[in-house]
Amino acid sequence: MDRVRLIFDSSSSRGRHEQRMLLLGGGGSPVFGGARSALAAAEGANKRRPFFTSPEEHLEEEYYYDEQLPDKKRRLSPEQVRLLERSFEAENKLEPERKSELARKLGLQPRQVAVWFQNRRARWKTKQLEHDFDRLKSSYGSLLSDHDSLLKENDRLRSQVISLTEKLQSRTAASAGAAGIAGTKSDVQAAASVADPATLAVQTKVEDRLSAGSGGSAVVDGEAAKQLVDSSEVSYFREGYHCMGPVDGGQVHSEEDDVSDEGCNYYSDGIFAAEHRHQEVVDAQLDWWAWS
DNA sequence: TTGTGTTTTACGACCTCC
DNA sequence: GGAGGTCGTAAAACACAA
Repeated sequence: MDRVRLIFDSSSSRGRHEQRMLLLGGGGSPVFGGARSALAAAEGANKRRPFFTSPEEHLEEEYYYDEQLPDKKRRLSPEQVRLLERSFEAENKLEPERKSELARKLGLQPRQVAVWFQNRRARWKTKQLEHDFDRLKSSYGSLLSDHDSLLKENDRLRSQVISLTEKLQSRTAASAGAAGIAGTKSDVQAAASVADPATLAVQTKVEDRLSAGSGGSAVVDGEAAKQLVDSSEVSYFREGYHCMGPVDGGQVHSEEDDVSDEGCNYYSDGIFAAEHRHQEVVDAQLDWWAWS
């Protein structure tokens, strides 16, 4: 029997539709021939064997062609795959010369080499995507934990600011009381300005931290905030957070100053409520001084 | 042995480049 | 318009648990 085997040739780029069978000579050179023994080949279809063994191997297989099912796929031999992998590592695109050269070396159709490279590139891309996904996932994880610890630190500092501000207010009230009960609101504020320098230093520090990076100082109350949110397509207000201007010597600017959220400090619900209560106490106190 | 999930080979459709 | 690329998919080959 001739040392030939059945393969498919669809090597012409657009001629893939019109598959035609080739008879491949034992040495690997393609020889045109008829669709030889397709039926006979079908009889041996249950036996598993690699489609393209190495040229040396298929020289040894006398019975090979009678067993082939023409439309069966066959895996490439490990040696063929090894060479293809080496070639792919060197360059993952295939120029026509290299394709022909590889095909000749491996005893494959150029079309098979091209298909192998296409599939190999697809596998490489999938691996690359998995790799990128893993990297992004771990990077996201560490960013998230950084973000959480920053939020905690932020809350801690804000609590500290509130507590220090309250202390300052009580000292201010004590100083004003010593100055005389008939003082006015501006007297109280003046008294505050001559408060204990150490206290003022602390106050200045925390105010600096609070207002760092903020250009304006606006309080947006619940209704104003709602209007702002409603009037813009995209809300920049984070749910559960409130915009407050920086604490300004116990004073908080009114919403008329600036209705944009530029310069806002965002406070969580708890901090916002505490600060809001605190501001009410301060205002009531000042009113009491003014009217009494 | 068989059922099932994964990998590999191959192709068609479509796109881009020259 | 041809050549060669990607993408999605079919089907054979293969691995492996039950």
